This record gives sequence, structure tokens and C-alpha cells, in this order.
Amino acid sequence: MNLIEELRWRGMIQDIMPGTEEQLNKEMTTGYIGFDPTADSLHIGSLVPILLLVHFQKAGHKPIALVGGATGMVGDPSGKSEERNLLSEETLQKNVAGVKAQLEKFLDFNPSLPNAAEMANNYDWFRNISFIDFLREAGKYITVNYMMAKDSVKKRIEGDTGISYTEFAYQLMQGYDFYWLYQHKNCKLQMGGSDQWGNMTTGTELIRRKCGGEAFVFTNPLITKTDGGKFGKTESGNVWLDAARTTPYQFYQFWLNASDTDAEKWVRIFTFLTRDAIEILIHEHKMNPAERVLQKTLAQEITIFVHGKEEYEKAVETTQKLFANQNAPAESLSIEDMEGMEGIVKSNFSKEKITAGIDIVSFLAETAIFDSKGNARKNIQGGGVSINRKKVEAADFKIDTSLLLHDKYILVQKGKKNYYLVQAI
RNA sequence: GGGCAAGUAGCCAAGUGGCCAACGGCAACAGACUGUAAAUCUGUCCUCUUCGGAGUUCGGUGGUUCGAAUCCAUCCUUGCCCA
Repeated sequence: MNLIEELRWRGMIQDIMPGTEEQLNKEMTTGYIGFDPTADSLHIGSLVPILLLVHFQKAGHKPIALVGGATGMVGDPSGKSEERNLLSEETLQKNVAGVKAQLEKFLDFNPSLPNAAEMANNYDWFRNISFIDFLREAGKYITVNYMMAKDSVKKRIEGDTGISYTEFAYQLMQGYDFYWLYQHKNCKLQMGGSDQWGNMTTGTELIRRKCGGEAFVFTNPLITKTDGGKFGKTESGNVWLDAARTTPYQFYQFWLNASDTDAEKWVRIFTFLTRDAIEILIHEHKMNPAERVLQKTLAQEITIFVHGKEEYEKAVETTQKLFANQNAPAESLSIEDMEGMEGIVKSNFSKEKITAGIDIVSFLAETAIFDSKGNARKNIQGGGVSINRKKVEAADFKIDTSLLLHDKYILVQKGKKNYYLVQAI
């Protein structure tokens, strides 16, 4: 099975330019994907392009991960209905550094490899190019008519917000990136999300018109959830790849909570398991869906890929303590269990106040488990709060020392799945 | 510079003097049911609250009025057309 066949079967190819497959079969090809430094960490939406690069390298080709230090200063209009605010230069530099550090973890940069991965930042070549040079070297080769025909631009022109010249020029910058990499790195392929198709083809067009070269692109479908929700969003916002923002436990839980239909699609995209292995898994899952082997495998593979085996094991351990025996009283958890829970939200609370006795509403607000008393009260009334695994029945419930587990901890649950460990000090 | 239209909560989008913290939809959170699924039903969803309320909102500012998201003036932003 060649790379393209493999990716097709995994559902990772949306559109592909004719001739791409032949090119990849013919020789070791250099290909790149651009990442926008819109934050100082990537989130799981970027995992698909990352995995594409990994597959690409595994198939013997040479991947380049490009961070858009220059394009990030301009803003991509694709998929955006409105003009965005520009990021400040400092933020951008911080973001570029963060994103770069993350990307470096996933690819093999070992210089002794013929297809060692490379890192690039388009700021490096845009920094020294003057506006006039750019107009003469890039702008001259692409007509406005061509640029306006792009979906991302057309939508904005037909819509009621318009598009600034700056964002309009974005595709030309991205096109120029491709051209630059083609010239300097012999890069003949660009991959990316399907919303990038327009920007990517501007690049192949520029390469063709400027130097008669042939370059290729293909895109991956954007990940969606079957229930229509946004992929990668949870109660607390984005699911990030940075462990400081989203703990490995939370990360693991995100995947574990995937719906059956999503898991079936995602296991092919987000794991490197073989086709046979996946088919067996799916079959197994259908025989006994309650076991959730599919979700567990998916969560395992991707958590190990992103955070490593050790963090994965801690996440599973925490998960087992909290979920394996949900009806067991919280008192059955040993002190080691409590202390070893990695990844759930922990906070401290004054022991004196507990000794004195405090009402549940104030307690929840003061530990920041809820952002206000009103909010805490509403959730209690809705039956959404448990203390030490017992549902809090009324808002006048009192917290006192009798609730302390091992004289030290209180286990709070918001809903069924969100655990908080409060330590009395 | 001229003409026309628009700016409402995270998003979309009603409301066009009091019945407006503002219809509805999406997203989100919680409950029931389950498998830490999905679908469905229910509750919450500007802020705070002693759950009785209180406070701050409908691009900004001033005004008219007992009373304004709604009327007037002015400014800002955006789109379309003309120059």
C-alpha cells in the first residue's frame, strides 16, 4: 500500500491534485505543511496535519514543518467571515517559539537520515523582501481575477463584511512560501486542511508561471463531530497539546469520551494502527460496545503519541481510581490513591474554615470550582454536584471535618466526569 | 466627498416607545436514561445574590420622555452604489 492509498483508506485525504501520487511513487519528495502561530500552543485541530507529516516521513519522504511567522502577521481569511485583529509582534514571536517547540517533538530531525525533517519559518525569507520586490516577484504572476475566484475570498467579497487588502494578499504570501521552498528546498508538495486548498493552489500556480515547475498539493478533511459540535472543544475550552494547558489526564479523557461513530472514524486518523488491527477493533467494539475498546485504544494511542507512555499510564491510573468502581464509597480510596491522582484539578482550602463548618455554596465558590455562588447553587439544585461521591441534595449542605478523607482531602465532582480534589491545609 | 443600508448576549438572529435581561436557533454546562457513548426529554446559559431580588447591557456619546434596544442629534465602524 503506498502512502496515498494508505491515507485515503484512513480518510485523511479530501482533495488531491492529479499527478501527486505518481510524483510520490517516483522519488523521495519533499513536502511541507504550514502552521499558524495564532497561540503559543497547538491544539488538537493541528494533530491531523502533524500526523500527515509523520506518515509522510514514515513513507520515506522528507517533511518540512513551516511556522507562519510572517503570514501570521497578516491573517488568513480562509474560513473566517470577518477581518481579524492583528497579533502584536511580541505575541507572535512567543507563539512561533511555542509552536516550533511542539512540532519538533513529533518528527525525526536526525540529520543522518536522507529524509530528515526540517523546520522553517517564513519570516526568514519575508523579513528581507521589500514591498516592491514582492509586487514584482510574486504579484506580477498572479492575476487579481484568479485570486478573487478563490472561495475564501469570494465568500468575503459576496458577504457583508468585505476583505482588507492585507487579508486578500494572504494567499499570495502563502503561494510565495511554496515557491520559495520549491526553489531552495526542492519542495514539490504542500499538504494542509481542506480550507487551505485555495491558498495552496496559488502556490503551484506561482511555481508554474514563474519557473515552469510542477508542484502538487493535497488536503485532509477537517475533523467534525457527528453531533454537529466543534471538534476539540470542551467545557474548559480548546484541547491543547501543551500539558500545562490541558493535562494528559484531561487529554486522555477527551478521546475516551468520543462517541461510537466518531471513534470509528478517528481511530483511523489518529492512530498508526494497521488496517487489519483497526478492523478487528471495530468488530470487537460492535460485539460489546459497553467495553468501549475503540475509545480506549484511540485514547491510548494518541495520548502516547502526544504525551508519552509515562503520562499515558498516569492518566489511565487516575481514570481507574475515579471511574472503575464508581459506586464504591470515596472512603475506600487510599491516601496513596488520592495523592497519586495526576491531572485532575487540585486546590487547597483552609482547614480552619472546614473545622468551623462552611456551607457548600461558599465552599464551592471559594475553591474556584464554580465561578460564583449563584452558579454553584444552580448546579446543586440541578443535581450536578457530588461530595465524596455522594450527590449533594440541598444547597444548605454543610462542609465539616467529618467529610475529610484521611483527615485531608475532599473529593468534589461537578457532573459525573469533572473531578476536583480539595486539600485542607 | 454624495446616496443607501447595517451594527443586539460566545455565534446566528428576532424585537422597532412600557408586557425587555430582550423570541428563536446553534454551541456550551448539568440532570434523567445509558456504556464516562449516540439519540431523546428536562433544567441552566450578562454579572452578583442572603434566591426575595439587585446591578450593568442592545456600536459610542449626548438628548427627548414619567419611561428608550426602540424616537432625535452627533460621532465611530462595516457593506453596497455613485464621484
